[in-house]
Amino acid sequence: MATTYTISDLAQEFDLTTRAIRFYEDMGLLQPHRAGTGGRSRVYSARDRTRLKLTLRAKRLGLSLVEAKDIIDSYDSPRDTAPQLRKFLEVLTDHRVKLEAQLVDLHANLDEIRTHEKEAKLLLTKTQKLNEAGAIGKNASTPKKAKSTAPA
Amino acid sequence: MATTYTISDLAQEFDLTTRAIRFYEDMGLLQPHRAGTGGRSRVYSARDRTRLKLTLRAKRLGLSLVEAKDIIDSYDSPRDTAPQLRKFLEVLTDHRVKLEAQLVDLHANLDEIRTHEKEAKLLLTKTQKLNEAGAIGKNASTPKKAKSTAPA
DNA sequence: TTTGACGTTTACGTTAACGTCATGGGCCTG
DNA sequence: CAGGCCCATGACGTTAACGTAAACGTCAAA
Repeated sequence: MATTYTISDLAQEFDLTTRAIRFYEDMGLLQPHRAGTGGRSRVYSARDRTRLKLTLRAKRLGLSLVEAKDIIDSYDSPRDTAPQLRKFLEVLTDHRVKLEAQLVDLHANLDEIRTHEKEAKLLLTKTQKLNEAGAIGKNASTPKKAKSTAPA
Repeated sequence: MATTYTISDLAQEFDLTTRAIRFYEDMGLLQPHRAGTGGRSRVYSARDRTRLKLTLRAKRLGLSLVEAKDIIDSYDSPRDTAPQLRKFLEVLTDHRVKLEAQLVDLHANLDEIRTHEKEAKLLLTKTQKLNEAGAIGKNASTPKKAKSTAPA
């Protein structure tokens, strides 16, 4: 009944090697069951798949596997008592603060790039205009807005 | 006249070791001038400082030093001709796409965390209420909103 | 003049995150 | 039953990004 996955299923879906997936298991990120003769083959549950997905997203955000494991583990750790809840909240808040700082960096970077892009596009259309105009002797006085194709 | 920096100036400002800064130089990220007897000591310009700052931001976003160098180099590369401009634009756009994807990941992650935080906070105040109420026998029927201190 | 405090080069060490064999068993198909 | 194909378990190799240590020059203060 419960949907399961082989190691190559996951490898295909997430574009990983089986080696990487086994490595994540060694790191404690995944805990597949075993099946087959002598319980050799790994069998991954939906929970494993979710944890893998979360791991990869964390990686894309620059986290190490250990950091990823810390957070993901906290997600399905016991939270029955108040101290456990407080600890959980602490982990979450710390991580959120980091992410928010990263968000600032990201926007700064994006702003920078967009500025450069605009400038470069402007320059490019300008030089193209000059070339179209017939090389030498023409000057475009006030090129307020220059958009060649697709007027937005 | 031009403001310059020693290696330990930069190390202090950005909380790095001098070893790391020299390493960045080996990677081609920085190109300090030399001074002192026999031109031994490194002298960093404002441009070096800016490149270092950009490098560190890129690192925080998960880029490798090589990737960082690619982009930062493109920032102050010659952009006089149309092909150069097009190449520049290509690099910028590629990078922007990556950053935008990262932005999506980041928001997904933040949403997730905030959800968990709210839930955990709710649970926490609930258990605290129960404890305050005198342990056993009391049940809180409809705790719509529970905020103990600071009523927003 | 000696003693730090800083700077330099050279070189080997380390950690993370896998890649890359080599080797062997299980299972299905022709 | 031989040949593929998938899976598993070592075990060693690799790359990035520095850390760490040795061994030496230098410049100002004591």
